Amino acid sequence: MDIVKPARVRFAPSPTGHLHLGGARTALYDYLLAKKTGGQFVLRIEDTDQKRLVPGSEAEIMHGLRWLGIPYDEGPDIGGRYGPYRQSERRDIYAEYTRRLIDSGHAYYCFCTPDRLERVRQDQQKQKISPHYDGTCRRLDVDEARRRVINGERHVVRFKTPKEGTTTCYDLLRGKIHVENQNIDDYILVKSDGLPVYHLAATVDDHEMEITHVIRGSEWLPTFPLHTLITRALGWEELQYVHLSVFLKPSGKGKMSKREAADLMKDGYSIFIKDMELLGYLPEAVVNWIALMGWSYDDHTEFFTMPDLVDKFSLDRLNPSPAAINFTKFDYFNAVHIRNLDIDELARRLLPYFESAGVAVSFDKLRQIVPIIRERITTLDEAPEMTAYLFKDTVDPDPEALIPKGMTSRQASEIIQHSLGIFEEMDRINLETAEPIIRELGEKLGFTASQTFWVLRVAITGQKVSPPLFESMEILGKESSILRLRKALQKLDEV
RNA sequence: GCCUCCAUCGUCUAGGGGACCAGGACGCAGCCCUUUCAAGGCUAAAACCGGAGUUCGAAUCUCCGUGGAGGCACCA
Repeated sequence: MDIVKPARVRFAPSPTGHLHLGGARTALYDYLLAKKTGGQFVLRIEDTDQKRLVPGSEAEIMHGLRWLGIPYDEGPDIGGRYGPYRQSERRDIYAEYTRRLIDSGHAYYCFCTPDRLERVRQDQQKQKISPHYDGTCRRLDVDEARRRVINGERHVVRFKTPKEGTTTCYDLLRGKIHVENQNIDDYILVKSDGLPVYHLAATVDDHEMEITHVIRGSEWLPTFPLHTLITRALGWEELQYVHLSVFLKPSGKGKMSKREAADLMKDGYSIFIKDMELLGYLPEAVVNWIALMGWSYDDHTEFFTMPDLVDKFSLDRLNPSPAAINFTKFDYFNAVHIRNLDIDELARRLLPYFESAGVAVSFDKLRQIVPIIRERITTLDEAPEMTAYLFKDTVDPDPEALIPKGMTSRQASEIIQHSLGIFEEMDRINLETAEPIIRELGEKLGFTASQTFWVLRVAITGQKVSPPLFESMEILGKESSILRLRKALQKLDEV
């Protein structure tokens, strides 16, 4: 047994939109690593850009994580020893480290206006050189700069990136990443509103919160060297970093656009966690599915529950290449997890879907229904529609549909008539009591089982395709079943 | 344009020099089971991006090319 140190891992979303598949996967891996090692999973809200805040987003993220079964040990709403857990509430902390960076010559004040910066950028693009800060304020005298700041001049703080040499940082699944310092810009660390940007805030918080492992999206790879440089400038030990690859749209061609994400709903899919429940997906299935997009356990195990994942997860089985989202496989996992639920549990999960479909059903009746639909639904929301025939007073089959191919209405009537006679004599209709007798009846009348059951199925359910016949009759009860058969008989007479 | 990352069936992936005429899963096709539809079982088709090199031997290591992705904001 390896002795591993408990990991402190954080999920640090910005509350600027919906929690989506990519974020959920990151959070899942964070959580798994923390639980696997007996450490803590921390939720930190990165809300330093006040302009982009979306009301309700933070709550959605927290709710989404709980729905998925990824609870956090520390976070804005539950507190913890390392709070506050909202970056907007940590200004003083960043101010202190910004001061240190300036004092030690690792950062400088910059008074360039956004206007001028924009012109510089355009110029550089015209000259076909990569856009970067031209270094005007880098050369400013420190005391002079301080005076201007004290005088209230609008300013930002920039990192003073070394002009020469190479920075090497280490990613757990990609190994060493070398970047020449001349390619690292003098990034802005603190905006003119006094709030830090991600690079500073995240680096400071990860240290302050004693985070041990940073698992984040690969969009941070380009600025990874900067974070390393900041960490070193502050004299801190570097953490373990893992940059996960992005999710690509199903075609594999690029990230999903806002528009494409919205369009997915038409097909009953979504990349947003908030939609999953409505669409009939189980949190277990979401978790199982996203866990396997970028991570694997061995060459054959695919079904995982959360405890399985906690038990089996390890960073060294992560895959660095981008993964296309495969919703078909999602459906498969959902169906598998539905079948894995026991009857009571599935009935419980199904109840809200019947309610919102306007179908009044008792828990006990649902427990009766579950066995005949469990293998037949891929999403929970399919259940009310699939079983609608069980909740009507009568069904209204198309008379033509009652007659199997190659048979006459007279023959169909014959089947129903004789069956009626049998059912009327029975106390209880179910698979055991009715199936053998009806099968025998069909044979005696000279029909195949397929023909016999066809007629009865359409008469009872009103559909050519339905959940099992005799189980349906059992749920309907003798009276209702007989009623439906009589009605079918009438219909056949009218043909 | 510049920087970085990535590269095995359509998709998710196993593979970390010989165990690979490359394994699993989804999907697709066929068959079996079967009262319909599912579920289940079996079978099939389907991939190592290209080129050099290292090596007795490369899907696995190195380099180049190509392709794909991400980034180049007072956003995260």
